[in-house]
Amino acid sequence: MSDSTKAGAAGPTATDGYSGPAPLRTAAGRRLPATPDFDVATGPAERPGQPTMRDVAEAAGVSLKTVSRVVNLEPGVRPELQRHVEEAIAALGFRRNVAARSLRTGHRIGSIGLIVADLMNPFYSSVAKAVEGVAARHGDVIIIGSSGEDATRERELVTNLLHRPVDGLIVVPAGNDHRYLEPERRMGAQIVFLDRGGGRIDADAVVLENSGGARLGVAHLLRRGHRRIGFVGDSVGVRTAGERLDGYRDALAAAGITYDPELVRLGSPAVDMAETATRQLLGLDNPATAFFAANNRQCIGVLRAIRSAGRPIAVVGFDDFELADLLPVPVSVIAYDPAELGRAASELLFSRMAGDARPPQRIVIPTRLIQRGSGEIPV
Amino acid sequence: MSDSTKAGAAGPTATDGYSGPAPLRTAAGRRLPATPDFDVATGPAERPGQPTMRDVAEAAGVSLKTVSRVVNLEPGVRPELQRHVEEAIAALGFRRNVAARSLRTGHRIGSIGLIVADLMNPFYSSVAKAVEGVAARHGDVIIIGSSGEDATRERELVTNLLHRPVDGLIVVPAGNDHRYLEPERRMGAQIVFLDRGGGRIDADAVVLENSGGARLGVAHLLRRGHRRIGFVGDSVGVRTAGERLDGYRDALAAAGITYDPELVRLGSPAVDMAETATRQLLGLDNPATAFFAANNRQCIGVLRAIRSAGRPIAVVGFDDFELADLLPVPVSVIAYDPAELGRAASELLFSRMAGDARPPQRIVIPTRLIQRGSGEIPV
DNA sequence: TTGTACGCGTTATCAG
DNA sequence: CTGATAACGCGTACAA
Repeated sequence: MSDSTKAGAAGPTATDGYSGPAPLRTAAGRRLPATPDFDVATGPAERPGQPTMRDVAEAAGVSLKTVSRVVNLEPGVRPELQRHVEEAIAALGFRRNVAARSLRTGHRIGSIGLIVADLMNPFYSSVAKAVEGVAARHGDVIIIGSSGEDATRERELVTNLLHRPVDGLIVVPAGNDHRYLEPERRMGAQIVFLDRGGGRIDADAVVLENSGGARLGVAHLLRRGHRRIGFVGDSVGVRTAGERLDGYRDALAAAGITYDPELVRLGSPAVDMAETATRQLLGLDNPATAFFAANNRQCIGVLRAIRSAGRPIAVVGFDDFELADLLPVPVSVIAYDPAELGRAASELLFSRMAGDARPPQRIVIPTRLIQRGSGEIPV
Repeated sequence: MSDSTKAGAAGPTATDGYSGPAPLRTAAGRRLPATPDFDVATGPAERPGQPTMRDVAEAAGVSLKTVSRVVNLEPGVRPELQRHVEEAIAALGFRRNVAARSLRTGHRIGSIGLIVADLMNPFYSSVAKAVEGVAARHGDVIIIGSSGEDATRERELVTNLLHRPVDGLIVVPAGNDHRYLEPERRMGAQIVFLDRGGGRIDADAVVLENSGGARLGVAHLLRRGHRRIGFVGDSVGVRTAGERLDGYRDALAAAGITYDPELVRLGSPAVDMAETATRQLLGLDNPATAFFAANNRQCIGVLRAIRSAGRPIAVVGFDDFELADLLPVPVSVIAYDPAELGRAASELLFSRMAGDARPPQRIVIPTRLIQRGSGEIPV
């Protein structure tokens, strides 16, 4: 195996800024000798190159423009020439280079970007699938990136994608300040936020009915007599967690119960962290008798923790999940259609890209309570 | 809302062939009147346009090439000019257009394609996350498409992506004949198959130890005394299902048990279909006492079906899943690391793109049995 | 009906 | 050190 195999594996991740030189081929100093970077045996994937329209023109014995006409189904080509061109196209396996095309026309390049927090979270994969479906109906493809809830990475990805370019962007915001997008938007970038609104920016957003949903779930537990309800939530700073916590507080207030911060554990984005947080709440002097989990990750964590509690614990989770009804105690949840989030966002985006210039929209996807058993356990 | 909003929503999905004119803007006949397609109020996202290097040059009072030098960190620019250029870049919010760049250099464009069967299946989202991780380490992004196990759609996507262009492609093949890729590969396209090898083509592939894994799982059931083991599998034609069925037959043969086709239900790609199939096997005169589910979809279906069986049924599934250990009877599975599949495939792809010209590789990811209880239920 | 010349935003060559 | 100028693959005026 040639050592050239590892070329390019080194450089740091693409930076922000205006993007330095791509660290694509070899280490920096290597360009000095005029000899090629790769030995002959394993050349740098030396593309015999896609055939170009010029190649086709040559093969068909016509001018470049004639090929262009055939490719673009423009009228006014003698049938005979048309045949020649089509044969040459087939023989050479020619296909138009989309990037070059859109460079010239200024038209859309046919791809939209989607930035989520974590591709593996079923919530985001549902969203991604829906977005991809809408894009496919428009003949577009999607470029996906994961921010991992890191604001810096989000910004890196956003600028990276915008300048490939993509025609539009759907972003699950990780940061809380998106003023950096203002110039991009002025320059025509189309951006729709998903799941959470953008921070300090007036832009399109498709979100869930977070506080209302949480209020519903917590009220359900309250009706069963629970007075010590634990709240296990995402990272502090993830706004959906904050809104769901608001719903929790609202429900408590409506029931005349004093909010006890001791029962609230934000900062548990991962399953194992939520599990730990839950154990702590179960170990309090005056322990929780019920839990509200702020999303599907935390819900799994809560379920893992209460398994060994030795007593039945009521649970309501935000986000439905596939096996919720097959668990020993079927899990009650605040449900909604994640695909609807993705569809709404991408349809709004395509509308924008087609020229829709209405003021920024805020679309709210409704949530509802599904009772399955776990939330019905009384104190 | 302007009617122009729906423009472009009509045309058929991108075709195969050499791609006709993009059905991007309006319905076919509409170009006749020389008037613009959009009313003024909601023009077609008229990009004030990203600033170009030319704009920067003008603003900084230097030549285009000097800007290029600064952007690409080439040496030999007077510090003062460098400052001017950098200020202009910042002021205008300039970023290099990646597509135009790669057009000129012929270098990589920095994106790889990933085609899976269904983004929402946790198996594929794990793979996607791993691929994205490797790509990000190389500064690349991924373009994702779902074939829905449809060979035609797969081919559409493959050609669409290859000619955007992307630098390389990871494909979970839906079809069984990939000779159409030969010309693309001769022209330099780098393609790695994932989960299943390509059909009638000698190309890189990263796959699972399918038959071996299935044999392990079925042998485990046999050791518990089961003689009537149902097999619930994916669509006929999905090769992994076939290989896993081979493992099932091997295990039976090794135990001296005659293969009974009545117990085998392929053609159940979706959860509900697998559930139905399972019910049928439970309703036989001589019913199944245990099940082997060929992947995570079928496993969920089997679990739903046996819930109401009224008697304990042994189950082993191919693919681990998140809640397998929390179910009433924890589910035994044939497990492996889906991320490892994605990592191996993308690393091989990047190696190829860097010039690795070894003969086609076939990488096999090992599988192992995890005993949790469901497979341990005796007859 | 067909072809020429130019431009899209970038990089490379080669003078100055 | 700096800057014209050509070129990448394609589409569009504007001839011919």
